[in-house]
Amino acid sequence: MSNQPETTIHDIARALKISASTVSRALNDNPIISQATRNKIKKAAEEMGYRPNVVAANFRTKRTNTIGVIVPLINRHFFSSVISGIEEIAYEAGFAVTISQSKDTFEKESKIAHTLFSNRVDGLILSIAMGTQSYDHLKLFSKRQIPLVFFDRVVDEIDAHKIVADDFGGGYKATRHLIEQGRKRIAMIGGPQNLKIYQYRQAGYLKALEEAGLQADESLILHNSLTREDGTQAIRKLMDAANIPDAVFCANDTTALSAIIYLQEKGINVPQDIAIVGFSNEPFSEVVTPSISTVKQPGFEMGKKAAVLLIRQINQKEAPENFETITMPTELIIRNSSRVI
Amino acid sequence: MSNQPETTIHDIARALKISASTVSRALNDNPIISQATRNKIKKAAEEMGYRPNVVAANFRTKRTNTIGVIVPLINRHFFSSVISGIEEIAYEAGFAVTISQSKDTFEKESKIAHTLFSNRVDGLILSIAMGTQSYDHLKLFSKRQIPLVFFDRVVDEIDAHKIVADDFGGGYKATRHLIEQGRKRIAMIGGPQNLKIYQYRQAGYLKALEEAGLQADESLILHNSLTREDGTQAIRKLMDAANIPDAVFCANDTTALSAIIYLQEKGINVPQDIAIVGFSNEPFSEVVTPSISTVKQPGFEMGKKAAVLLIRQINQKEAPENFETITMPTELIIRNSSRVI
DNA sequence: TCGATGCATGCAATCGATTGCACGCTTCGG
DNA sequence: CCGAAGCGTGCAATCGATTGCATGCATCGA
Repeated sequence: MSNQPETTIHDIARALKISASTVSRALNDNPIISQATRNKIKKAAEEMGYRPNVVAANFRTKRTNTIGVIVPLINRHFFSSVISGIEEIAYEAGFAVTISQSKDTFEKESKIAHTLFSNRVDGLILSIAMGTQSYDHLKLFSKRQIPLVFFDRVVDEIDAHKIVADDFGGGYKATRHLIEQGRKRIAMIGGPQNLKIYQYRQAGYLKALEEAGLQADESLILHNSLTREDGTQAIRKLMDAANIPDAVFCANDTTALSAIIYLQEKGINVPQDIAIVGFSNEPFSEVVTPSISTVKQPGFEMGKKAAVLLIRQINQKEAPENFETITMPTELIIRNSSRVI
Repeated sequence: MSNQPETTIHDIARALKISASTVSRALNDNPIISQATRNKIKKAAEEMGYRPNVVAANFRTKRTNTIGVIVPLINRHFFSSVISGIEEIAYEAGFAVTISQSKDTFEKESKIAHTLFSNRVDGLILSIAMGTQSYDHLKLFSKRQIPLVFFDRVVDEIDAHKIVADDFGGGYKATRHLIEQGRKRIAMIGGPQNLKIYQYRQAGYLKALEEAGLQADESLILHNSLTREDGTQAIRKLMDAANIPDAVFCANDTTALSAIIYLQEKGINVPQDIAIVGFSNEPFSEVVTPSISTVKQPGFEMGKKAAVLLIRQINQKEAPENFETITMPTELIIRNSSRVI
């Protein structure tokens, strides 16, 4: 159990009485080294328990084969799905993935970005924090030509590939579904408007109303941070007003849940009296009573897509001519919170 | 946007007409350098946009300030909570965290372990895959004195700190609670018995029965992989038997949910007719109807604890005399699926 | 006034792998 | 028989930061 010294290519070279360069080339399967020599070297490496010092190689080659990922919270179903997708692609392509959470604060996000930069990650995938308004920490990357891919919460000010879910379409489909159920006064519990995903969800909602010839009513549109408590407050406010809604489209499932629980406590029937649709297809949405109609975002696929784009960019070195914004389809899942049987 | 060359300590040294060693020391706040010089250097570094090349430093110092984490699946609430805890502590201590998922296969786990090793992570935290039976890939680490901490699914054969939840106590408390509710025929839907966590949950169940003078009934104890379908099959089997139970303790919340849904479909009242207790406190367990009584495992705290122990070991270099197995308390959360009001 | 002391800084080696270029040997055509 | 060509290998520099040891300078007491 003693601390054995590392075996290096020099040790192998010495043992075989050849040069370290030959060993290095052989281990990298460089065809310039004869097959016989290559085999001999690999055998010796194996026997001597050689493990390449990747750090040394990274240092020399200026590549780390590592992708950095920053998400607001690891511990949230959508984000952990995205991470899972990233990890899957990255692993196949021989990249390690370093994951950090910004806890939705600008300070931490910025610090993490600097750390990842200093660690020379080959690329960065991120969804920005709610509080992030300045982007110097990201410009670092573009300045040094380090590929960057945004997902979900993207930033207009920076040129990069962006993977988003079709939030507009999701909001539209959800609202339209409510309209088709005969609802006329459809409220919306929306998210912070500095994040585009929430703008789009709301825009979809408004579009569906307009198409149906329904007047949008400012008093029915609320904004908050979409926590459990925010949702409860919002639904209370809606119900305390003069003219109560007959449906609520919530920008996430958490607030949809708050609404359902609050309404049930008040003895108001969901969906009979008020229909509810959420957003994100959180695992719980399927199993609560009533099950929550919601809009599914393909998190896993978004992660895969982001990783594919990033790795392609890393490998082709040149910055692409133009950056794409890829919109992944969202799917309305109709469940009992909005379906009157 | 041109690819600016990196600023190195040598550039700073040249600009200030001092040596690179002084720059290095100043930037590391080495008190041997006078305060005046330190300030001057830091100012210059700032102005020149200096970003340390951490890879070079890692190479030289043989430390990467990186912790590797291997979990079966990122995308599961318990594991993502643990990761979140690890990340929190690691971040504070200046460590990056590299996360990979084994997808519960030995092959991937082994490959990841080798990759992390070659990347010279300073330590490893892992929960082994269901399929892992051989441990050579982990012995690599112990041989090179690289600290290792297991959590949840631990390995007896390897000496290391281990963080586990009190599965025995959880099983015991859950069962005892059911007994206190007056239940006499308490079934158990258990998990794969090659994993110790499931052995312990069952042992706790048996212990509680025994203490209460209740005879354990083999026909009431089932084992499977605890998926949604497994749970449905299990509860069906229990209900189709001659002598049906009046309570079921499930080794996870997923099967508890299956049971509740199945029973509701059959018009059987939960908890009146049959009381249900699950395990893990999945987010959905609180919000389904009836809400599921369950045993909470402190995932986040387990992650924090694992990270603390690992980092301590990394910093003190010497392998500890003896390794601890830390059992984190589990907490019974009584909800409506088992509480007859 | 001189040597001792101590503080601040510089020199140079080092970590392990990679890689451009040079070199030596063999083979082959003219 | 000689030179060119080609193949396989080795030499040595390099990446950027760190660090043990040496050195220079100033201060101070005797």
